[in-house]
Amino acid sequence: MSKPSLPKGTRDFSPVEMVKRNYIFETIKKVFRKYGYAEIQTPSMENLATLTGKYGDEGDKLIFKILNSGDFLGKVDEQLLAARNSQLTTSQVSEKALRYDLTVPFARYVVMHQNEISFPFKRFQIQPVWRADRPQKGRYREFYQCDADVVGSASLLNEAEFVLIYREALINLGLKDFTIKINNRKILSGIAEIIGKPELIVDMTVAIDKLDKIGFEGVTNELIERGFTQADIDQLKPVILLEGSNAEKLESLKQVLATSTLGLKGIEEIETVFNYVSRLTTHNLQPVTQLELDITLARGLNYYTGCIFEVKTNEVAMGSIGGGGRYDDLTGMFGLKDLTGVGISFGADRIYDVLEELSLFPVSAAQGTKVLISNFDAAAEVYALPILQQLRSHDIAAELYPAAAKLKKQLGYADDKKIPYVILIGEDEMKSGKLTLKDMQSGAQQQLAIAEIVGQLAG
RNA sequence: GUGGUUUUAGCUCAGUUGGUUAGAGCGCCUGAUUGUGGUUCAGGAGGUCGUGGGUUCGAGCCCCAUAUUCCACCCCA
Repeated sequence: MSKPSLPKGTRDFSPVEMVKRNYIFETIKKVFRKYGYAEIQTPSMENLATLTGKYGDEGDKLIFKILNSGDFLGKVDEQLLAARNSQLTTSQVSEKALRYDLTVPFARYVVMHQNEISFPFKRFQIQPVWRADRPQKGRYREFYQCDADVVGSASLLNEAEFVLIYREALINLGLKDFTIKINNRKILSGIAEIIGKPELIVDMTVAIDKLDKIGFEGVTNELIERGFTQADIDQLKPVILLEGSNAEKLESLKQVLATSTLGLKGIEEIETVFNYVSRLTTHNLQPVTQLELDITLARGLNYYTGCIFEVKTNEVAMGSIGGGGRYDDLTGMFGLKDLTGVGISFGADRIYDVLEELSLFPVSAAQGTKVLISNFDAAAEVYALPILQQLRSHDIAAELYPAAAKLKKQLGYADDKKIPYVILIGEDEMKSGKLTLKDMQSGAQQQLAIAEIVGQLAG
């Protein structure tokens, strides 16, 4: 028997880690619910056809496919097999796949349940997703997303509320310095339109998205590689290097995009979101200073059509810890037209890594066992059983050491599990009916009747 | 998909030009203490050196393959 191991990019979660992970999930869920979002879940696997074609060519490659059951090779066309073309053969040997994100399954859900849903439909979903990526810092092959989306409402109030949701959840998690970046796909389209290369919008956004990493010169090189001329770049330069406050950026953009109705529409949308946000925070002591218009923000997904979000922490070097945006026609791929939606996602695993690095997890809110009953011998064990049940009936987390072991060992067990109290039951205690309650932190011991112990521990 | 990197005790890691029986710290077990943990002291257990081949009289160390870790690119949470 060889040593067991785990597939690449996957992890076990220990009891200690689960407490921390649940803390993150609960904090985010609480905010989602507060803003009117209700939880749903979808299966881990979807039909392969539901997922393919939704994430671009790169994304499709990263989908984990599930092999068909039974004699899946026997049914494949001979010629196809002989051609050894994996891409063409895939659809013959695999018809299911693990979900790649939560948004596409959600779109599928909306289409399938359209008759029972009342719109606008606000849902949140916290489940793992899988990507056949190469793992690296902050990147796993199985990780959790925390998504909130609303479909059936074009109002930019939704976008504004997502800004508040991001802000509230991250502040509640203890993060101090983070940036919520916002951009609008229509502005990007407008820019591409102005320089007369609307068909190159994807190449343009991919290139300028890297400004942070490779600088203006690097972006220039990449733009040229992707088919832009020096004249195009001269036109793009003031846009890419846009600086100043959000209001100043918007003013400059209005001039650049003066002749693009699409671009102006994007600017107007951003302004509306900003207005909503400021009105929603009027009575808040702290204004939203973390919201920043970033024209270089592109995001890879093909389906975004309006506002785009991305959240980064400035306290730790880490990829984005959240992202999202508006998609005007996501459900169109499944046959339900003209249903607009907007959503955001928290990357729980990255947030975990960030909180860990910054030591921001609260010192365990004592969720474990509160009291351990020692076990000296068979007689003491029998004596302890009704006491154990009495403690539990008062909602006190209690356990009886399951074997008559040395007290040293039992106290060591309580110490390891950070159980704050131990009840000692021996001959003396059974005779007097007064049990010994030991406070593990101070070491102090008291002789108390069971009712007194319950009173003390329940408080 | 591309390039680099890691793997030796439960954990973190040493291990010289290829040479006898592969080490340390922490943890674990036992005892000092037959009913008192987190401190101390004494003793003990624990290894197919990631896996499979190869070179060699001899491999933890060299070569090949493969898995895995971490990192960068692509892309992305």
